[in-house]
Amino acid sequence: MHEKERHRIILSAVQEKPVVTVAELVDLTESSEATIRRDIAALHVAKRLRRVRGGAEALNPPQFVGLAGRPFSVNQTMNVRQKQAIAKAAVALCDDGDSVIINGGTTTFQMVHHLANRRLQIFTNSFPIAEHLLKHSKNTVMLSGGVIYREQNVILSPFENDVTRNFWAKRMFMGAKGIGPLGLMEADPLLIQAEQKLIDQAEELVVLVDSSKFKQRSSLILCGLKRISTVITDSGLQASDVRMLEEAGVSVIIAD
Amino acid sequence: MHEKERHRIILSAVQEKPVVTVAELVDLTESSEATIRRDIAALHVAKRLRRVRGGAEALNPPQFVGLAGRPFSVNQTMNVRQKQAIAKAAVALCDDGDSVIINGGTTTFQMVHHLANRRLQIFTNSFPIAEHLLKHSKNTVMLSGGVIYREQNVILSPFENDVTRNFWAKRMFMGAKGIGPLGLMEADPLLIQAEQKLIDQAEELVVLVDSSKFKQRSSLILCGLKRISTVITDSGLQASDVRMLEEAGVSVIIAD
DNA sequence: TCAGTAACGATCAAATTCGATCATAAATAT
DNA sequence: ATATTTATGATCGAATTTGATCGTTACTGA
Repeated sequence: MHEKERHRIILSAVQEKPVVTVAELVDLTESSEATIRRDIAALHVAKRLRRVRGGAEALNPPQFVGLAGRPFSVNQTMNVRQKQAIAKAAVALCDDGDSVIINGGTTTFQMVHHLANRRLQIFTNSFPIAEHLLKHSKNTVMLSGGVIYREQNVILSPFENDVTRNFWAKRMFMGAKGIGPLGLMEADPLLIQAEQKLIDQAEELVVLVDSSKFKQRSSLILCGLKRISTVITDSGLQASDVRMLEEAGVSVIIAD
Repeated sequence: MHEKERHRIILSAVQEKPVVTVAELVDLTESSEATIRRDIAALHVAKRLRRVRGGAEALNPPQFVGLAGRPFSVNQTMNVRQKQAIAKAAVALCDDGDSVIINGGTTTFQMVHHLANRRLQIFTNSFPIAEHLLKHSKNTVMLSGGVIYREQNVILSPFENDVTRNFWAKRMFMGAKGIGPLGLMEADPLLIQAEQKLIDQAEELVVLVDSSKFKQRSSLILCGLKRISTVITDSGLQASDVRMLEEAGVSVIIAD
């Protein structure tokens, strides 16, 4: 077996488990301990993994970051103030007893704080949102089923016939990567899938985008502007953007 | 067991209840008290947990009043040792890469600590189990969709055609309120519903019941003994109970 | 207050893992 | 074909980790 092959096997194995031992890698590659140690040392200086006594561990998650923790910390770097104002305006649209869909995302996550004292029927595909609402509110929480994708923080079923189709709501709230004349745009194909599953299950579609999103473009178009009922944004957007939205029949809410 | 693996198990266990004792961690990791103390000391200076006399506690105790708090912790005060041994034996049945179903329950919840270093495909209807596995393991986690019932800690869809039907596993693990000649028994109709949804989606049915469950009777019969492949229990059960199970073709595992 | 008990820390022997060295095998150059 | 470089495997002493023992310290309940 060649050096590169072993390295690929080692890097693959190290992703599978928190820690791989030298002995396991010896079995896997059918080479000697000495070789494995040399490989680990080489991959360590190449910063492809971390060398620990007894074996090696993956570089990226030395410790798992809590699921619900991430949306918060990410937001601290972005424009939190606008997002919170937008989220507040979004919750203000709801009355107790309403059925709503909240799509996963960093902006929509901000809604949970304002939902703490409300009693709604909330359907979401976001594990962190569900977790937070369960622990800190009395809302009825419904969750879509499927695989939990850690990176995107979203639950997605690969099947058409899931519980999503049986839920209907007055409003659906969602964020987006960008918004423009062509409609709503998203960067991650997985998120597109998740959003398209939900988008037809609500009467009104409410989009939460801070004004920076009007400059963003992305490769995947989720839906046209006509499908959107309301856009909630902040005061930083251009007059031309407002015109674009209103011409498409979208009502605009400025949250400050 | 490697140092990092122990650390993961310790950090996993410390999340579950206010304080884990050294003895519990010795059981969980199969290492000595000295090692556990050294580990706790190391994790303490690394600020991953707080060291207290007798064991360790989580750094952030305020989280516990949430979802998993009340119904779980009440049950968890009884027969912890047996439950942990049973859960350990259950996980020992699994190989990395297996697809398994874990039904919600206090005994099955104990499996999560032993799954911290594994890499399985896990389908569950329990929010706390999914949450814990997401935060403290690298397993692929799949969740059933539907309403989250806080008291029973279970996710249940009122519809027949949900994602559950599209998942199949080699084994399903579940607890029960009682077990007797008539089969498995449960007290809560909601739990019966949730369990019946899953029970046909696995080849083998593995039941985790400590020996006190053989004296329990309840009003709702979930399934007959014939459906059960394996029962994992502790040494406290009667010889007649073993006979009853084996006559029904159930293999019995005693965990101690 | 004073046993009695449980938890702790220090110490040491056993087991594991590591790193250096050298011999051998394979690849490449001459 | 031969020489030279490079990679691999084996060996062995050093370093680290682990588990057991035991004396000390901290809690608990009379």
